[in-house]
Amino acid sequence: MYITLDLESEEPIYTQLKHQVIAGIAKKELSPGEALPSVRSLAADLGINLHTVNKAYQQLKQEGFILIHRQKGVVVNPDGVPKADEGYWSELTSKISPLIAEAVCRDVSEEEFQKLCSQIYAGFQTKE
Amino acid sequence: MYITLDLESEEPIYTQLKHQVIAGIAKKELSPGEALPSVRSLAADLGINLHTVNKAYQQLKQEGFILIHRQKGVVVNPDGVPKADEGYWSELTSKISPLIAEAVCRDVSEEEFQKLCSQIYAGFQTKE
DNA sequence: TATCTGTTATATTATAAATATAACAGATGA
DNA sequence: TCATCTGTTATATTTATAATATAACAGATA
Repeated sequence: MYITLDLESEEPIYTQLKHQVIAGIAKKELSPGEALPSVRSLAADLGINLHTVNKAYQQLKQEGFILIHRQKGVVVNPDGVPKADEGYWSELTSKISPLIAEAVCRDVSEEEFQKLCSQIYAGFQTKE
Repeated sequence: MYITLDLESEEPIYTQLKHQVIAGIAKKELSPGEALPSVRSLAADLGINLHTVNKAYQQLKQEGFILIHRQKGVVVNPDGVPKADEGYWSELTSKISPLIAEAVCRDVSEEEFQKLCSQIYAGFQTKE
């Protein structure tokens, strides 16, 4: 599981970390039960602060992607990520709606939009 | 064009403003050439600061949604919003990818995802 | 000339992001 | 037993962004 950061990006570091772990799970590069680096070692590897990693891990835990055992360490949720519930759908709608509004303004057809989503979907479901 | 703000939201006020103007254009509630309230009057109406409105307007101008005439005021771009270009597609991909990654983790099928997008698309394209 | 535009400048407050140390408690292995 | 590894908590500081508060300027208009 390689993690790369863009320190110039406007996207906060802890958010980049979260997204890459989630992408890793989606791509099956990370399996249920698989261990993740400790907050200290990952922070050292990436050259960032322990608390930045901890913030990302805490949120991933809160959202059900990982489990944190106080003395054992961090593992990908062995039971798998919790299925989509009402709260999830609601949040997803809030996040996608502005993107679709802009797409409509720019004359992007529903077919073109879905084609892009389909390509991204394929990129995650393919092994590797 | 009614604008409502959620001051409790984590989404910055200027971002909420931007999204609502873009949604208004997508829904045809705002037509090309139509005037928008001045920075001062909109700020007063919403009970927020002039600069917060100005920040939203400046970014909307930068992205081609509106034009600002120094003494005339603010209008929806009379030539329509610029079509999707390479930069747009690139940014859209960056924004959607994390959402699709999480969807895959939560066992949301591509069909379910596209169904949601389709519903949101319909909400914008329908006259209302 | 008073009033309306957007614009610019400066300063301040509040919050979030990131870092810097330090310490604690439980588990593990030498 | 002891050093070492875990996550966790606490405190403080720095940096950046968001939002506000005034103030002033320049051009257009009625």
